[in-house]
Amino acid sequence: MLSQSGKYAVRAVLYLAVHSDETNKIGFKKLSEDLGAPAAFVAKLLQELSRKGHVNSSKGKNGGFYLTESQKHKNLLEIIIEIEGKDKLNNCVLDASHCNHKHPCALHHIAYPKQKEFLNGLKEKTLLDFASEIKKGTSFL
Amino acid sequence: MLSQSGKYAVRAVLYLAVHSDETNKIGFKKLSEDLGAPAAFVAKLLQELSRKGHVNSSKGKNGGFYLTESQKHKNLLEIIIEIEGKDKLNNCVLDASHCNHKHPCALHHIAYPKQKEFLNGLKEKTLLDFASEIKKGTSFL
DNA sequence: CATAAATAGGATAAAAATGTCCTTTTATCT
DNA sequence: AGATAAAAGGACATTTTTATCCTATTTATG
Repeated sequence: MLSQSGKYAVRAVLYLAVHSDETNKIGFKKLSEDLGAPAAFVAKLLQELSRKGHVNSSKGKNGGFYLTESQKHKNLLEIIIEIEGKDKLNNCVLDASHCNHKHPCALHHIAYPKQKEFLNGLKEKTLLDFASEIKKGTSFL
Repeated sequence: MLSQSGKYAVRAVLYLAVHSDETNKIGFKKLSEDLGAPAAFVAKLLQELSRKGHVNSSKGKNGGFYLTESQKHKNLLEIIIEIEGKDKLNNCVLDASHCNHKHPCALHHIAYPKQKEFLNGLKEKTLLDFASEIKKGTSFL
């Protein structure tokens, strides 16, 4: 479902949702170490998300990555789409040609609803929602 | 969710469930052409499934791949597991360490149930079930 | 202004997944 | 027995994904 990049990206962004704000910037080294993820690789992902406006960054001393309040109010799906690409996420499980509700592939009825529900779940919660669960300790990264 | 190999494997096996039996063997060339899949690559997958006993094959003139009745009564999940590996299928969406129901990753509650339901859907239907839908024309490959 | 600390970005490496080609083996048919 | 047609399998090629390294740029601070 999610590529390795997608997984790192989600965890990195949620990490920032939990630990960062305008006055608490976080370097990619600390972040990636805490996540147990390859630092340079995660740095690239954060750069990309920064270019696309999902994450903020500032260079120079005391710089780092962080999320603004408005960024924390976005949903996770947007970030995942940025990394994975919209197509790939909505694709037919079998890559059958022209698979859709009217012309369903053999697994469509089994797979598509679940896939959709998962994506909707990601769309319905903000980064803050996830962050507060993590802070409460009811889920983790 | 499924790798390209997994997708080809599912489609190939269902193709055999629809079109083959002990007296109607099918060559990998025809099969892969009908599916629009790379012939040599699909051949490898069929060989693997044949070694593992999910598919039958016979060499020599008039040989080919086919499913026995008992093979057609198995469920799709077994075949997918063979190709994808059990681990990968049950893995945490985020690859978070030790993610489970008691110690859930941030996406566990959103992702895991859907994932499980999908896999159960695959387990509950036999290849024959899928094949008959395809024959009826209510789904396709 | 110099220095240090941070991200940005380019180039490259390594690994994994996907795909192709060619030879060997096996079975069937004439 | 020989010809033919099929899968089996090994080797290799290509592409994509993942990962690392090095330099440039930016910024705060002493």
